[in-house]
Amino acid sequence: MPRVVPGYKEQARSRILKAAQAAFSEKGYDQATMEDIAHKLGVSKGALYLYFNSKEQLFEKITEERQHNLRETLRASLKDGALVECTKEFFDAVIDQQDKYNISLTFEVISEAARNDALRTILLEDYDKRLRILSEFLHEQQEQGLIRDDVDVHSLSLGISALFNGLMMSHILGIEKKQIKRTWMETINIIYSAPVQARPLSASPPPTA
Amino acid sequence: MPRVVPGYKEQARSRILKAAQAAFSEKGYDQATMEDIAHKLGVSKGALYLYFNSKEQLFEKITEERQHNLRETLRASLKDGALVECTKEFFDAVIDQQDKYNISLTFEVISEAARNDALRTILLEDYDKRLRILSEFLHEQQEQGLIRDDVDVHSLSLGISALFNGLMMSHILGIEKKQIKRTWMETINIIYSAPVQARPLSASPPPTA
Amino acid sequence: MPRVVPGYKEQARSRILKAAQAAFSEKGYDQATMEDIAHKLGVSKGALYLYFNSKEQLFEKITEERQHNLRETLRASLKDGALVECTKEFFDAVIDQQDKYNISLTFEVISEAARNDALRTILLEDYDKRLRILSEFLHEQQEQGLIRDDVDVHSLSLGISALFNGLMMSHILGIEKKQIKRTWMETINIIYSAPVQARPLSASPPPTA
Amino acid sequence: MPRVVPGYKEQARSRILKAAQAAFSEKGYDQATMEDIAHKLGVSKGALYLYFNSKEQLFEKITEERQHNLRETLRASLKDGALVECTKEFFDAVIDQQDKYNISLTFEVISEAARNDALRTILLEDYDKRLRILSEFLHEQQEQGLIRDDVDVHSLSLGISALFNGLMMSHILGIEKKQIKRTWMETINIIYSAPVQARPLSASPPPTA
DNA sequence: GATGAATGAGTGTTCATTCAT
DNA sequence: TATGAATGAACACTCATTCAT
Repeated sequence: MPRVVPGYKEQARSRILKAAQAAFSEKGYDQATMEDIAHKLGVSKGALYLYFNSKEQLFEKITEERQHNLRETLRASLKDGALVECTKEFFDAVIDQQDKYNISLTFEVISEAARNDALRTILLEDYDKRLRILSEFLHEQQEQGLIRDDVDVHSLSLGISALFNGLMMSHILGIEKKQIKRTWMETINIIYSAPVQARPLSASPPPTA
Repeated sequence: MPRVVPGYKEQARSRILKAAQAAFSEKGYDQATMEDIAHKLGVSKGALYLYFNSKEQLFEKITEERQHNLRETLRASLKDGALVECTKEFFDAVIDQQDKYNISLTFEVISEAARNDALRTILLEDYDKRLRILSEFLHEQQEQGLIRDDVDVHSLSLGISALFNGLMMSHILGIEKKQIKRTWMETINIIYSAPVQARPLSASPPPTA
Repeated sequence: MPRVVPGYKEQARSRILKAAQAAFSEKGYDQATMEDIAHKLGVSKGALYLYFNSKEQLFEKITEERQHNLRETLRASLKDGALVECTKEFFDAVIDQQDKYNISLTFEVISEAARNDALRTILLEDYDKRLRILSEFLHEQQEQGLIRDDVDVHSLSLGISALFNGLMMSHILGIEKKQIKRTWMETINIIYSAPVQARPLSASPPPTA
Repeated sequence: MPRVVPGYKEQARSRILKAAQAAFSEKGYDQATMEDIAHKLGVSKGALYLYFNSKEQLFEKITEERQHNLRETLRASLKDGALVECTKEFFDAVIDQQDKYNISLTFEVISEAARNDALRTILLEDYDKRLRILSEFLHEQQEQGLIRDDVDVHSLSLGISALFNGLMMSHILGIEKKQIKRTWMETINIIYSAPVQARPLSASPPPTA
C-alpha cells in the first residue's frame, strides 16, 4: 500500500466500504464484526477508524452508495428506447452486475429501516426519486402515445418498482433467475399493453374479442 | 399463570412466541434480547429456556408460525369469488390484521435467509406452497374462462406474489397505505384483464379500440 | 456465596464497592479496570454489572459513601468535649481507621472533580455540610466563652478543615505521621488560644508578656 | 516554526510542555490524549515523540517544571518583609498568576504520587525544600523577635503549607476565592500573633484580658 | 524535522446461556 | 415450574507508540 499518494485516502475508504459491504452481506450488519472487515483487508481494526467513525457510519455510507448506484443504473437504463427494452436492461444490470450479496443487503437495509426513522426517511427520499424518474419516463411514453392516456403513471411506476423489488425477494429465496426474468418481462409486457381500467374493478369476463 | 393445568405448556409457549415476535419486530433479531422478551412477559430470562432451547429456535418457531398463518390467510382469501375480490381480501387481511411490525419482521426473516441455507430452504418451500395455492386458484379461473388460455398461471402467480411483497416493502419505507392499495388493485386489474401476450414484446402502440 | 438469602444483594453491592475502592486506590480510577475489581472478588466482570450500571456509577457510589462516612466521623468526633480533644479524635479516626489508600482516593476524587461539574457540585455540598457541622460546634464553644467573641467561626472552620486536608496531602507525600499529628494539634491549639484579631494584620511584635 | 535556528529544540520542548499541561488540566492525565496535545499545537502526534519519549515522560517533565516554579515563587515571595505580607504575596502569585487548571493539576499529580513511588519521592524532596525555605524564613523572623522563641518553626512551616494546600483544595471545589483569601490571611495572622503553647493543650478558657 | 498511516493491546459493556436453589 | 445470580465469550472503539516516507 503506497501511502502519501494523492487520492490514496479515497481509495482506502473505497476499499473499506467494499469489504464492509461484503461482510455485512455475509453475516448481516449485527453479526459482522469490525474484525471481519479488517481481516478481509489484511488490516488492523484500528485502521478502519482512521476512515470511518463507527460501524454505523460504515453502514450509512454503504447505503448511500447503494442508493446512488441504483439511481444511476435506473437512469442509464431508461435513457431511451421502449419500456420493455429499458426494463430488461435495468433488470440485467441489477441482477447480473451486482453480485447476489448486494441484493441481500437490500433486505438488511430494509429491515433496519423498519425501526430506524432516520434511515427510513433517507430511503424513502431515494425511493421517491427513483419513482419520479420512472414516472417521467412513463409519462413521456404516454405522451408519445405508447401508453394509454387513462393510465396513472404514478401508480404504474409504484407497481413496476414493487414488482421488481418483490422479484428480487424471490431471487433471495432461491427462485430460479430464469423464471424471475420471464415473469418480469411478461408482467411488464402485460401491464404495458393492457387497456388499463377500461373496465370496472369487479371481476368481469375478459373482452370476447 | 396457573401451572399444572393441561395445555398450560402450550399456552406458555404461545405467549412466549408472541412476546418474542413483538421484541424482534421492535428491535430486530440481534438487538432484541432474551431479557426484552422475558420482561414483556413479566418473567425471568431463565423461564424462556424451559420452553425453547435458544434464541435461534425462538426465531425459527416464529418463522414457521408466520409462514403457516400467511398460507392460511391466503387460502381463506382465495376460497371463492373473483381474483380481484380475493386479492383485495388478502391485502386487507395482511396489512390490516397484522400490525406493521409483523410486516417488518418479514424483511428481518428474508435478510436472515439470505445467509442461512436451512432457513432459506424452509422459506422457499413455503413460498412454493403459496405459489401453488395461487396457481391453482388462477388455473380454476382460467378453466372458467375468466383468464385467457394463453396466460402462464405459474408465471402470473409469481408476478402477483412479487408485486405484493414489493408493495409491503414500500409500506415499510413509508409509502402511503392508500396509494399502495390503489396500486395493488389497479395492477391486479390490469394484469387480469390484459390480453396477455396478444402482441409481441416490442413496444407497439396499444390497440386503438 | 449464598444466593437467595435476604440482604444478599446489599452485601454483594457492598463487597463490590469495597473492592472497587481498593482498585481505584491502587491504580487510580482510569488505570483500574473492571477486570481488576472482579478479580479481587473472584468473580466475573459481568457480575459487577448486575449491581452497578457502569464504572462511573461505581465511582459515584464510592464517593457518596466516603462523603457519608466522613461526615459521620466528624459528627461523632465533635459530640462533646473541647475542640482540642475533638480534633484529636477526628484526626485519629480518619488517619488510623481508614487505610492510607482511602486517603489517596480523596485526591483522585478531587482531581476528577476539577473537570467534572456534577461531581464538583456534589462534593461542594458535602463540604459545605461538614463546614456547617464544624461551625456549629465552634459557635457553641464560642457561646460557652471558650472562643473569643470576635472570631469568625465560619472562617475558622474553613481554616481548620483546610489545614486538615492539607495535612492529609502531606501524609500522601510521605511526611511522617507523627510530625503531621504534632502540627495538627499544635496549630489547632494555637488557633484556639489565640487572641484573634486583637491586633492589626500588619506584622507587629507579639505581646511581650 | 523555524527549524534550524539554535534553541529551536528547546522552544519546541517548551511549547509541547505547555500544551501538555493544558491538556492534562482539562481532561486529566489519562483522559488527555497525545492527539489532544498535538492538536493544540497544530502538529502531528509523531512530532511529540521527537522531543519526548512517552506520555509519562511528558508528565514527569511538567511536574518538575511545576515544582521548580512553585519553589521560585515561594522564594520570591519570602524575599523580605513580614510574614503576613509575604504570605499574601505568595497566595496572590499562585492563585492569580497561574490559572485554575494548573491548580487542579496539583491534585492530578498528588493522586498519581499516591501510587507511584518514584514520583512520590521526587515530590517529597521538593516539598521538603519548600518547607525548608519557609522554615528558614520563619527562623529569621524568630531571631528578629517577631515570632516567639518557643514556637517550633519546623512545625509551623508544615502547618502553614498544609493550610495553603488545603485552601487550594477548597478552591478547586468551588469555595469563593474571597472567602479563601480571607481565611488564609486571618489564620496566618492568628498563628503569627498567637502566644504559642503558652498554655496546656487542654481546653482552658482564653485569657480574660 | 515532521508526517500520518498503521498497529495491537486493551477496556467497558453486553448478553445468551446455565444452574443451584 | 420458575428464579436470578453468575458466567464468559464477544465486540466496538481507543490510543500510545512506531516508522516509512
